[in-house]
Amino acid sequence: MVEHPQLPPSDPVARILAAIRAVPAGQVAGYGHIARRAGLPGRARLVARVLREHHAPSLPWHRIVRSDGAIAIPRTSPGFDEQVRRLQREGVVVINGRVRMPAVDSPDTLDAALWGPASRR
DNA sequence: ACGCTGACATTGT
DNA sequence: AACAATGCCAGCG
Repeated sequence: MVEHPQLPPSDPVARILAAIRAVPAGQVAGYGHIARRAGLPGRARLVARVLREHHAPSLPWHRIVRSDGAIAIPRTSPGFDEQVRRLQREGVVVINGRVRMPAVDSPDTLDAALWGPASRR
């Protein structure tokens, strides 16, 4: 078959999964962030659908939170506590269902700043 | 085809 | 911090 090695998968879902797996332990990323990193700007909801569907154990789903730092699933859901536990085990500070997001001072410095150490502010 | 719904984001109040 | 209005796009009835 005519495969193009070193070329990103054309399947949007595959790229989203790759982007999620790329989030290092101890850090969190927003849905829009993942979408943009997957080359799909504006498709945060697609990321959400992928996460709900692909609850594979190898997938660090717990590192994906809303852009305001809040856990995206309802508190009453069993997954909520699970996510909080996993995050805290990685050293992420979770307060009242919300994590400390890496505060970006300027909107221009997006990815580089966000992929940096999360133990800051 | 149409309208709702949803692990969302952004902007304005 | 919280809420509302829009924009967004894929599944479902």
